[in-house]
Amino acid sequence: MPFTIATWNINSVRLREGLVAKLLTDEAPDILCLQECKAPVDKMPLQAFAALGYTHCVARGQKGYNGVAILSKLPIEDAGDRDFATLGHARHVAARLENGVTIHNFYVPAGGDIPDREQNPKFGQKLDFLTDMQHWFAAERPHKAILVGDLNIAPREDDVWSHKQLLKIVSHTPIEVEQLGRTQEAGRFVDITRQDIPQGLLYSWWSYRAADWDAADKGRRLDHVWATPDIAGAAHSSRVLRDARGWEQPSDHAPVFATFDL
DNA sequence: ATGGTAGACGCTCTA
Repeated sequence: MPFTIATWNINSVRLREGLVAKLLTDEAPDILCLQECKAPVDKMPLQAFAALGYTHCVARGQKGYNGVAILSKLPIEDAGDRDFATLGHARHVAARLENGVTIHNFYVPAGGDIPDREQNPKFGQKLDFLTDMQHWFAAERPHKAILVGDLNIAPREDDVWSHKQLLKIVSHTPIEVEQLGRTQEAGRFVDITRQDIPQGLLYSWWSYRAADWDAADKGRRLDHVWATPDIAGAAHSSRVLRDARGWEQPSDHAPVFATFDL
């Protein structure tokens, strides 16, 4: 049975409850993974989403920052969470579908502004988070798994508006790109978005600080959909819903979609 | 080289 999954950094699920409802109504993915909910689970408006048919949910939250949720029209069971890099942050949660597919929803730390762990501990935490992911996936040997989320790294030259100008900008530095590659390899994950859209500039995030984000189009592909090789061949129809970046009072991220025929 | 915007929380941090 085919299902569509979407991932979206929502930047406050309470403030943007209406935008989530719009996405669920207009696009109707079977599963929506949210990051940066910025609320404890009991403050997330999950009843409103249940009323739209998303009656299944697993989530992890905290006051003010981080927070991840998996909303689903299909039955899911809670498959746990991990505190990567021991930050005590709600940045990961997993769910299992009845067909045995495990979904990992990640919010990787942004890493601050300076790409040097001596000058900027947050950058070190980002690298450590990825190293922990590598160790875990290397031990876990995931199968029938989908990993989505805001990984806060744009790995390819055509994942950013200017490769050259972003080489020293956190999210596109060589050390981060290398770390993300190692993380992908540790779980043998296939980049589903680029499997479907192999060529050309592709972004999922545009800064709030641009005067005209659409005209400037200085984006980055920070949001990803990966899958293990045993199900990667079932994936198709990947897309970024760029329109959502232009909605009223938007998130700075656009949702990324993929469909799996499983 | 700099500063620009946004959200939560509470007078500052994170992105």
